[in-house]
Amino acid sequence: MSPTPEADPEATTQVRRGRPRVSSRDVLEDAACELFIEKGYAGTTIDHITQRAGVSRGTFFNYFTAKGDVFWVHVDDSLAHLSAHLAATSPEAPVMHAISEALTAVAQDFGPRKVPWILTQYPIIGSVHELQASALTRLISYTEILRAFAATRLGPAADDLTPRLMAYSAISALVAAAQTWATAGSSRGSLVPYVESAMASFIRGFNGEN
Amino acid sequence: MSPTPEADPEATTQVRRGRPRVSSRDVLEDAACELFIEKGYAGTTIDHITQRAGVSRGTFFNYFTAKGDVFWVHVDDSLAHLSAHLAATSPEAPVMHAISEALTAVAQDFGPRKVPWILTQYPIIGSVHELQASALTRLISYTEILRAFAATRLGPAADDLTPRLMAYSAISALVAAAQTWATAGSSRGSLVPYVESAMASFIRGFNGEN
DNA sequence: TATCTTGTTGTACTGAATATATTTACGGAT
DNA sequence: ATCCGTAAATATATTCAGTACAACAAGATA
Repeated sequence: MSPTPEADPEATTQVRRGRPRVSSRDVLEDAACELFIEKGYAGTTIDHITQRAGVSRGTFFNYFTAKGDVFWVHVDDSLAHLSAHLAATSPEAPVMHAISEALTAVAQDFGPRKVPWILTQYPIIGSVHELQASALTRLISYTEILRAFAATRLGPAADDLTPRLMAYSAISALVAAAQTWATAGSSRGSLVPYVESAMASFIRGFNGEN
Repeated sequence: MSPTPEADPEATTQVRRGRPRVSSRDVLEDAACELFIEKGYAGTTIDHITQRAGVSRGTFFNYFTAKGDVFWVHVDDSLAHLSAHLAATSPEAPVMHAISEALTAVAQDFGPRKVPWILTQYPIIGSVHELQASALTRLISYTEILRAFAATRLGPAADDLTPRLMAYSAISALVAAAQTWATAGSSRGSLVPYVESAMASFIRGFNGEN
């Protein structure tokens, strides 16, 4: 599954017409992250980023739709895989197990070194307006995919609440796992066992004695 | 619980010094909601709101820290109750049951008529940047209260994941319930049974055959 | 060469949010 | 009545994210 040739507009080696790109998401991401470390997120303007990257301000918005998007490059990539994994699950498997497996598969993309920067800098999400917006965008994207999946699997007879509940809880588990994983420091391994653990205590329910 | 005299800086009848308020959150909220209906959220500027309310632009930011806050007045009020309800639960009750009861109690504040406007207009959250930010602010506030509660209840021996998981799942249930409730239209009664149902299928777990 | 396609640039603009100094309106004390 | 402290309201200026659009640059194609 690793080297799947994607429909990614950047990665394709198909014949490109028109003026060749002089920049890329990666270039801008690198420049931005450098500056975020140096001057903080709020202290870094888009002008700073594009100046460091050596392009004009407008170019930034050719690659990102908002300043906060820089943090979510890898997450957005993984999001593209989610639908594929869901579609690949066997139709007989219980919904939550299918979801759990798909999320686990997605978690494979994140190794011990490949921590989304945003998770290690998590506290700033709570204080910076634009980051909150960008974060919720991703939450909604993820949950909507899962909710639609659950809704179709459960069929039209199901109520409105259950698919929502399944989707939201699964994302809860994913986020909780990711945060715990990120704060684990250098001792963290893959994200996968964290997600598996979270999803398990979930499917099992909180009936326990805690 | 209805007419609890709060520590609300507006509702207090304690002797006020200095220039008396000429506006209020409610006045601005009303003006804003009128305009949102007339011209849509994005089509309404803060200048419009304050002009209709008959105050200056700066006054808006005396009552709200951001444009999107207008939608969350009641939600923020209810948030103040949450901590109180949590503290009032018996220390022997299982954590998730305590949380469930507290959230149910908070849900009492929302009758069939008192639907946060934001929920009936939900689709726009997904498309308007500032609203996403304001929404996640509330999510974080709620979850952080629950997480801290769960963490102290479970004691220092507990891991990092479990309190997060409990808090996030509970909020998942609350949000899923609130959305289903809001979309139920005129047939909706109180929010409470929705929350109870959601929290139940949660504590029970998703082990079922779905 | 002419044309089409696509990336990049420059310019102008809207509007949210911040900062700050100033003014207004009240209660309380002298 | 007059001053004083407090808090609300106002006026003004600035920063910066995000949008819109026209013009230009650089390649492929024919």
